[in-house]
Amino acid sequence: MINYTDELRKHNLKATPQRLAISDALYINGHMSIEVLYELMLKKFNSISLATIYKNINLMMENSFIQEVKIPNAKSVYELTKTAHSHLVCDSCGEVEDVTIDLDAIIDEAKQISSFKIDKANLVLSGVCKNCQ
Amino acid sequence: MINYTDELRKHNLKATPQRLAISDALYINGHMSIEVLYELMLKKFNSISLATIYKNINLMMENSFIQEVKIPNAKSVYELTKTAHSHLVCDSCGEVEDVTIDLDAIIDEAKQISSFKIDKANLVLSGVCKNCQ
DNA sequence: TATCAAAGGATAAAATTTATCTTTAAAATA
DNA sequence: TATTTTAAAGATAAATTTTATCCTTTGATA
Ligand SMILES: [Mn+2]
Ligand SMILES: [Mn+2]
Ligand SMILES: [Zn+2]
Ligand SMILES: [Zn+2]
Repeated sequence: MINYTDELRKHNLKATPQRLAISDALYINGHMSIEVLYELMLKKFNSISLATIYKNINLMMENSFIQEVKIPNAKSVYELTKTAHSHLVCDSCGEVEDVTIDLDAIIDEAKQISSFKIDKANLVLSGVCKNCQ
Repeated sequence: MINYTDELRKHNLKATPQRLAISDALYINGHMSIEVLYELMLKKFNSISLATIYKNINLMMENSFIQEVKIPNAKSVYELTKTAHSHLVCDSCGEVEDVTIDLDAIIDEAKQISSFKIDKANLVLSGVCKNCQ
């Protein structure tokens, strides 16, 4: 169990018990929806407000401490910010997994065939995970 | 202005005036949010219900007549279903543009370094469009 | 330890999406 | 073409999701 006090402060976020617990939960579970995160936090803080979850998720996103992952046909999940990576989603069980793929070639190609100045790539691959196969 | 009567029927959707107008709007504008689509439809049908927009968007998605495009830090947009392609989004003005890039190599790579069976790839590239540069 | 801005909890309000019910109309059929 | 049937439209209520407000509590700083 990592202590996220310093990491939160680096992002200009006060290290409250609720935020430390959210950080831990994301560290342990990887990717979580608002709903699931709230359920989990309720076990630790029996009177935590859903508004606290939303306020923290929004603030943590603004300060780049966490990031949202939008998934086709499913609710968004959130994760601790880390080096750029793509995602694998299981259409059967909803499991979300990280996968690191170099997208530079793709980005270069897009730059050439479009007039955009591109700086970010967001890739979500859908399929069936090992367990569900 | 294309007539979408047959196309709608092929997808088991009755060709109502509202649906033909939605189809036209998507054909002309490419990608539209619920909100913008509703505003536009109100100009054509001064008493169209927002529920009609939602019901049609949902049904058209179920029948694969249209598809949702989830965009980072923005509301979803919808488009007529066409051959698989990726998207460019302008961080400045929100413009969404199609771009066709072959993702097979990427998918193969992901297959090798993961235990997933992958069948779809969803790529959204963010940057700045020509106009906003 | 005292101070203060920020965060938490409770809850209201707003925004978004879905459900229900009645009327209307598209499409199939006679 | 007229009739029949079934699905869709419109109106609106309800549910769900997200944000705002207000007061209390607490983390960070000195
Ligand atoms: Mn991830
Ligand atoms: Mn498109
Ligand atoms: Zn699975
Ligand atoms: Zn632009």
